[in-house]
Amino acid sequence: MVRKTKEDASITRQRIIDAAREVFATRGVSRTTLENIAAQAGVTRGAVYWHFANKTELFNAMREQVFLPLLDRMDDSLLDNANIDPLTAMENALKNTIAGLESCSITRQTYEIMMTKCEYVDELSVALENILINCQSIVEKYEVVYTRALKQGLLNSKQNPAQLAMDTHLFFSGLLHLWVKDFKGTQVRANTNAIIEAHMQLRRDMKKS
Amino acid sequence: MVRKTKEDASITRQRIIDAAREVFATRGVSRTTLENIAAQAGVTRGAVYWHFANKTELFNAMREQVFLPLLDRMDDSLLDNANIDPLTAMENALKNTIAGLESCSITRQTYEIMMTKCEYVDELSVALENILINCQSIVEKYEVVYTRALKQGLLNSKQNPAQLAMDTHLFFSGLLHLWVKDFKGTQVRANTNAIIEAHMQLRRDMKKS
DNA sequence: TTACATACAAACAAGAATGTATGTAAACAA
DNA sequence: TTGTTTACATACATTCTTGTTTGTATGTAA
Repeated sequence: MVRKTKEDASITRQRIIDAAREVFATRGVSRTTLENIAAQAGVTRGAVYWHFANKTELFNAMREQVFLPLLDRMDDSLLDNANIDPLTAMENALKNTIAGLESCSITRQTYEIMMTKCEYVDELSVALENILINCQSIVEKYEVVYTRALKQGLLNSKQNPAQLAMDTHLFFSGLLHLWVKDFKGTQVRANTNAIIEAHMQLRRDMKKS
Repeated sequence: MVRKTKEDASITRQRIIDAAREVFATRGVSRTTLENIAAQAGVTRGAVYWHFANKTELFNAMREQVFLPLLDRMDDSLLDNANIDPLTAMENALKNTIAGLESCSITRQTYEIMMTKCEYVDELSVALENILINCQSIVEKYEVVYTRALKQGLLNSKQNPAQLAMDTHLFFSGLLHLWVKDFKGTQVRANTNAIIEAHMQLRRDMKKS
């Protein structure tokens, strides 16, 4: 009955994380009991307590599994393609992020939990601080892209890259929120790409292209 | 000891709502017990249960007290001043909303609770649906303003008002979120007005003014 | 003045969730 | 092969919270 290989144990651990994400997404973090998670994972609370000290550590493990690799991919699609023009690269990066939400239920659920299914108090407020730090680095990356675009004469306005970067960040942050929250609605999900294109088009120099 | 005037009772009721907001903001909705709220209000749980059926009803009462009048004020500052140019009116409306957050702790706390201190599941998911409905009507109002601006030849780009409205809505939604979450940080709170001005400046026709 | 409703306080009962302690079978090392 | 550790399951004690019930003093209407 009892599995003991290290491999088996890590499988169990992952199943607990997956189960936590599922239950968090449906019942919210606070109302989720470790018994709920254990049942969803097909184990008992003993197994959960063996792998994680408490619900908070399990929550953090779940979160990091999605958000740590997310930043790296952002880097790739934003900065690493020097052959394409910067504004199009950014446009694609934004679109790809949304596409990732559509295609991957794990990412989708995690976003949903972080945005509408958890309360950032006490221990969980650390997660919010991390998010803010990530935001800052994202804005900096946007700024790099806009600086490139400026040097290439692709920008429409006289605004500096920092302002454009902040505006894009707030726009996309709002878009992510509305995308996640309006899961049933037709407000954004149907035409996310058009919204992103419109946002970028505001920045492009009309005289070119 | 026991107060009984209707006036006294309504005062008690309001004090319970105020207490709930305070405790919700510090402990989060889920971790807040009715005992916490009662203690903060200087009453016992008996009083809370007399005025509200449960925590959910109290939460909704707290929320509606701030958000119902908020929409009306948005109407006023956005649409009711036909003597000023539409884009400036919108810029002022956005700035005023932020100023309202800065000056009124009740509004600030309520936003904080709705954004980071509650979980939208079961009964509370109704609140999220309400928010989305409000969003839709806000976008429509933005569109009206941009349509006016277009007719007056104030707009820079060839984009239609609907696209501009959605872009502004997402921008401002992101701004509100970051403003609320980054309470300690210098990311946005210090220069919110400049961010708003930059956003609006992107839309203005450069050839004029 | 009486009678009833109001506006709470205080006590009670019950379940639910947590953390811990203990049990245990299999893996693994010696 | 045996001892030890791993990877859990099970049982237990405790605390917290909720909803309800009961008690009661005061306002209010007739």
